[in-house]
Amino acid sequence: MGGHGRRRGSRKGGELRVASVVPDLPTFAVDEGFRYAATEQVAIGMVVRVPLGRRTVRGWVVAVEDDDITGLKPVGAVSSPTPIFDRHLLQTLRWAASYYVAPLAAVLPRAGPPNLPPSASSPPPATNAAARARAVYSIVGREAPQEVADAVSPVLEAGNSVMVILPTASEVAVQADLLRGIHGVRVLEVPPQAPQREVTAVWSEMTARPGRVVVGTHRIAFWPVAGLHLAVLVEEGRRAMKDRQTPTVHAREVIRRRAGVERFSVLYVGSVPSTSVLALGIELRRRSTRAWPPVEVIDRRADPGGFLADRTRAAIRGVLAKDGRVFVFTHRHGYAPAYRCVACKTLRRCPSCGSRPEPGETCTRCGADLGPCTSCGGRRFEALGAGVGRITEVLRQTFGEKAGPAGGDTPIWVGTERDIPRLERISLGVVVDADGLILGSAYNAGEESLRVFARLANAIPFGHGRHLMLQTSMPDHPVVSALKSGDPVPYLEEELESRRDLGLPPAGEVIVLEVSGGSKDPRAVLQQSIGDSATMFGPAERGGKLRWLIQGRDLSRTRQLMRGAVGRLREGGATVRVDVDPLDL
DNA sequence: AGCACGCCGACT
DNA sequence: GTCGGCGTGCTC
Repeated sequence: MGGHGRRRGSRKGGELRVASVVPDLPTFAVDEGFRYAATEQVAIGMVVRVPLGRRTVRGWVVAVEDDDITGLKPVGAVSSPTPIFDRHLLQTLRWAASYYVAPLAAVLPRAGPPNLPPSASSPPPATNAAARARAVYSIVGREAPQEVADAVSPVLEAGNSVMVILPTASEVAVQADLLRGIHGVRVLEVPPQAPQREVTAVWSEMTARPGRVVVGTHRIAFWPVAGLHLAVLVEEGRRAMKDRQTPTVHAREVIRRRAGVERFSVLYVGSVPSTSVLALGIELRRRSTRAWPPVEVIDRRADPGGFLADRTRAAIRGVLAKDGRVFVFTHRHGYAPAYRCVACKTLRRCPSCGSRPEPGETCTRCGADLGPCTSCGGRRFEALGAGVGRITEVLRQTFGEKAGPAGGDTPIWVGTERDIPRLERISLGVVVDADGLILGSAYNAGEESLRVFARLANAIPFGHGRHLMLQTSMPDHPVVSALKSGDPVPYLEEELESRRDLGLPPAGEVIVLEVSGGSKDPRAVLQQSIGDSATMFGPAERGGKLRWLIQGRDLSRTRQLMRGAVGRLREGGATVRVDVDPLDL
């Protein structure tokens, strides 16, 4: 707070104060806020009730100034005298609304707790300017929680605060436990599944006093923190760092913006930085020569037939003989998602947009006809990889009842990415079909697969011959080479270069727009408003939804135009999802 | 989101 | 003639 509220002219008893209030309505039409006559106690960031039409709605105070109140209705009750944002944080909130093509009213409440904040017992905090605002990425493996703890301590000792954001609830719990062992009650944990009143209590404690470390998931990215000097993001490249519903806010981008405005430092921690981090030129710091334990590559070309190579089978037997546990990783439940030409073994791709299609004859991304194999003209395709069910079945042919789902009593666990956090006391990891993940349909499949395999390698204890075996038909693929070397950076730099050539994120911008229902024809509305401000692919139809892909070097003008189009479609009763910087296409 | 306004078909 | 369907647009 502070700094604003210069007085203009005379005032008597605060009657000349005008508050700009954004009503809690899901529409772009009120983004500018409405002006109301206010009393002296009304300040920026407060939650108030304001008359609107013939009812009263919740609203957020975005500005207060001394001005003529003639013709203005008065602000009603103050619902929360504790402000949930100051003008610095509001700057980031406004940026998010415009960047993610969302009404401001959809973004503002993210600064606050789930319930109304209780009245502050102490004065609202100022966001202190840090001495130096720096950004560093520390490439680490299993020692990430300790790396975070090492960075937190000096900031707390200086009486300032830290915000730590991790991808999932279980990682939040582990990190919070470690920090509590060192700093006790100064650690404020925000378990995402906690009751609203508990989360609200943490929020107000954190805003009231500096010298704390708040640990939570991306939902805390907009929270105001008293005396914030450092934000730590663990595994910023993971999907969980981004909201899936509109507005599809990414924690990394919010923290980056806030760091610039509020002047605090950012520490990124993880084993595989995103290409976005590389594109931003953030300083990379290595803690050791490898970011994950050694990976053994099994060349499937030399050993055809079946799901498991002889060497893999023998390694599993060896572990079972010593009463160890094996984790067999496969990339999807259910059906194999990738197809290749039976004749020439080329992966099937959409001839129009290059996406790897799902079963069917039309592309789910752009709607084009898939047609025959682009390389040899073949018309028959076979499934690549296999799901958990299929792999378990095959393993049982060799190992009988020893194979079962991850987390069960069997010595062989079969599972997917979602089982990685639960891996304990595993002696050997096996990736059945690395190619299915590496050659995924998304433009960033290679980067994503490297991240998953690195996480998997880090989840298996290191030493005593225990390791990860990775089966592939592409032992020279850059992702596989990176896995062997233990260093993700050369591959990521190469990947960033090719994204630049193709105009794909993070070098170019992509927005996905999904529309279902409504009385207006979305094709016409979009064509008319967005027109040729960007390249549009689509619509692809899927499950009654129309889906467009909007691509360009700079979509800032398109974003502006989209607000109108999205507003009009929603007025017509349509459900519209806007995904800015989608993580999977 | 409400709520009014306005333009059409149906009804005491 | 008036009631009410919902498509359209505004709310300081």
